[in-house]
Amino acid sequence: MAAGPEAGLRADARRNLSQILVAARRMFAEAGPDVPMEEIARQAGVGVGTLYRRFPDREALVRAVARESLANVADEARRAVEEEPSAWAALIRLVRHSQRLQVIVRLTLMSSRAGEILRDDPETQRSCRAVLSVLREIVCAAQDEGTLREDVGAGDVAVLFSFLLKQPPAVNVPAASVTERAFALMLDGLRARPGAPLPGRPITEEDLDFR
Amino acid sequence: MAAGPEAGLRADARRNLSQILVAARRMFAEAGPDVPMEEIARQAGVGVGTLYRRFPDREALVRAVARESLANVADEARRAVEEEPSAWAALIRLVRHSQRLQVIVRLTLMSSRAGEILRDDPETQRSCRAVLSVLREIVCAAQDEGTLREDVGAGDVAVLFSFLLKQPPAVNVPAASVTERAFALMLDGLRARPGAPLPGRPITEEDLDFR
Amino acid sequence: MAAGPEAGLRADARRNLSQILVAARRMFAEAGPDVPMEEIARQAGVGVGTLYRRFPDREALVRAVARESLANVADEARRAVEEEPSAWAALIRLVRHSQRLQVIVRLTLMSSRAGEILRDDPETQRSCRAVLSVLREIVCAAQDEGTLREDVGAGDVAVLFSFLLKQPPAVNVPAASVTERAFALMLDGLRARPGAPLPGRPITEEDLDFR
Amino acid sequence: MAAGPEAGLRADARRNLSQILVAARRMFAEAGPDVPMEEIARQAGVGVGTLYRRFPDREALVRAVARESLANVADEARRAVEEEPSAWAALIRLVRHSQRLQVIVRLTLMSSRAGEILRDDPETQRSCRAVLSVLREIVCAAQDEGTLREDVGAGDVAVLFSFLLKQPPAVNVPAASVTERAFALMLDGLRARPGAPLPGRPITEEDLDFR
DNA sequence: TATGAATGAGTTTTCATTCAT
DNA sequence: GATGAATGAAAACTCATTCAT
Repeated sequence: MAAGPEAGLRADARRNLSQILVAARRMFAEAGPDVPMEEIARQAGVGVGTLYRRFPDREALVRAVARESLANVADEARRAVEEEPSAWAALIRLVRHSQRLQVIVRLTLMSSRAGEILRDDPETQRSCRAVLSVLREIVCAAQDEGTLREDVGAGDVAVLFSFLLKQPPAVNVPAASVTERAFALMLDGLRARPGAPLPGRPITEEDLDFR
Repeated sequence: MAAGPEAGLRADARRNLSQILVAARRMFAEAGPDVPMEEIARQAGVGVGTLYRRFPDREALVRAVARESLANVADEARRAVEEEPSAWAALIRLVRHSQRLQVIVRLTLMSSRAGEILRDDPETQRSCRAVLSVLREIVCAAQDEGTLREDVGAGDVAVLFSFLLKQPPAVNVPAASVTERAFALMLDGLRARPGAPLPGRPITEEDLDFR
Repeated sequence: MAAGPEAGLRADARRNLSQILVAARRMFAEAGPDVPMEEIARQAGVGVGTLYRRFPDREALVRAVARESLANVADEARRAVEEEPSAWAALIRLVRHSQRLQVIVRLTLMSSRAGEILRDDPETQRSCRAVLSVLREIVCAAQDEGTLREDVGAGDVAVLFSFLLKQPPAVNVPAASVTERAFALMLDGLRARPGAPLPGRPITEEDLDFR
Repeated sequence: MAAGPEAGLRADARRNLSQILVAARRMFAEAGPDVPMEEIARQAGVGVGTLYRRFPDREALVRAVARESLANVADEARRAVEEEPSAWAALIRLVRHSQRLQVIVRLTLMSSRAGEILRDDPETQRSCRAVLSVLREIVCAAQDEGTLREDVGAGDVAVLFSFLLKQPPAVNVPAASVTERAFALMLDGLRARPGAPLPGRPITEEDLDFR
């Protein structure tokens, strides 16, 4: 009975379910994890009742969005490893394409309650670990190929880019450009080059409780 | 003789006022700009009425906290320039000591409404420009002394560190250490060293609408 | 087919809506336009939430009550014209039966804010003009038939009776009798009879901004 | 010890007291009996504390304003009787000059609570009876001189003009003109002239509980 | 005595969640 | 199953009244 939650639903019910998730993802990203449930329902084109039939409360919806996004990210990470010519390239692609990851990062950032919800969800943790595990592969491979500095762990990389994925400040320059330059600066900081080592010890993927 | 808002208040009133600001600063940082006003009042040890007597609504309180914090940061920045032996050291000190800046960064980050409130406040803008102006001095001086890469502007630096000041992810390692390492990585990214230039053009302090 | 606001509501919802309006009309008349919304909801036998679902704020409720009352008065006025044998009789009937008009007169009288709300509502203005238009017909007809003095306009009549509709003083005599006698005195004042003309010029229905 | 309440006060205290009464009278007339106490205090140029020292609560202030106004009206009424050449002229003068009376009429009209306060105040009742007593004199004299119709009592006259003193509707014509014409119409209704008698029996001054 | 600061109860309004249709 | 109506608890804000200075 491992069948996904949408198994055995009528066609319209299944459609509703996915519309709700899409709407929730978008609204969470745009307006934070406190958007009125009615707003999400409206955007999804369903009544609140339907939303609540699928997700008993807001937490369940937050969890579902996070799970779905993380699964998506894990896939993307694996594909990046397979398809990119170098680990460094895979790392760049992973960060650059992780819009789903952004949703989660911002979700947990905009409300500490959302953070707790996800931290307490076993499945989210599992998916998270899966993503981090791929990240570690990439990190190790990049260090082996000599592009990534030796004194960082997967945890360091995750933390650094989690900052990048947060909401950028509002400026008069296209947001894309701002993020792109900050990204490049961070990459330069990660590059293997002579210089002073970082303070403390590398942060591994196991040091990350979550995220 | 701008005579701050607390001028001419009775001793106890002045104390309450400052307690309110302290409590608000803390609660905003901990729980975001939507913490119940009653909660802030309770933490400050006063009744809601007292809170509202001083700050007619939440926006006024948000503004007051931001103004106070920015003024503090501007002072700190100037002191850093004067007292540190190099521009690079001043930059490091500025970022490392800017806990007041964190409050604002997080405030504006956790609710887009808070961002708007501050963006629309002339005094906040002024203070903000003051801080950025000092930052530009530091940036130019650091480039002159050869420590900071040439292809960045004060805006780039501000953006990069504004990311750093956002809430760090919850991990099993002391938060200080996590932030410290991310900070070091960013600094390495900013250091003047041979390598590929950044995409686009430098972001100046004038490109920053605010923050 | 303007399809009133209650169209397409579930049976129970429609009932609630009308109970709310009834309760609001009564409470506004009894206690003025500032009665607690909860009180109105309680009288209507619904929760506050239901009240707010139908009327987003107090103003909306005030408007709704006024609109409904004015529409009712306009109907009554037209019926009076059709059914009464003389214009004079129609005038008497209109004033005597206009309990709905009382609601509005008192509403606007008891709080200047309520007055502004209604003055700013296009639909209220429209209905108001409709009523005044019928009144003008009656006034002209009554002057033609020689019962109403020639030196008054529809505005004068409206003003005079708007005073009458205001809250009468509390006395030891049945309120009906008090009002009845005051009404008779006003009618005698309006009757066509030899005597000195009124000061100034007739007030027309167009002179009345509203009410 | 019948000495008025302001006896034995320091000069400044006495001045404060009268300023408070002036401000209260004006604010009650302008904004109704629910104006914030602080607003009244501000207008009077004193702190709330001072206001509360003189008047333990809002009711006391309402009573004081009413008493003072009624006393003033009683004086004015007596003067009108003495100085005017005819009872009819005295009646006109009384109504036309009774701005103090307006305050009370509107006060009691804008909030049923204010009405109760005054109805329950013995001194207000006494002053009220005094005014009505003079009014009865005027009415009787006017009937004797043949200017006022015979089928009305002092109560009828008081009721009729109490309507007039209420807030007039907002119109595009100068308020003075509106009121003036309505007043003239009422006077014409009261004039001794052949015609049908009023329904019921005359309302005497004793029928008026108050006002 | 005067002042205005502090308090907290009362109101308005919003929204998560439940439930009748 | 879907819908949206109803509910009530929670949060913002106001103001009468009390009290410390």
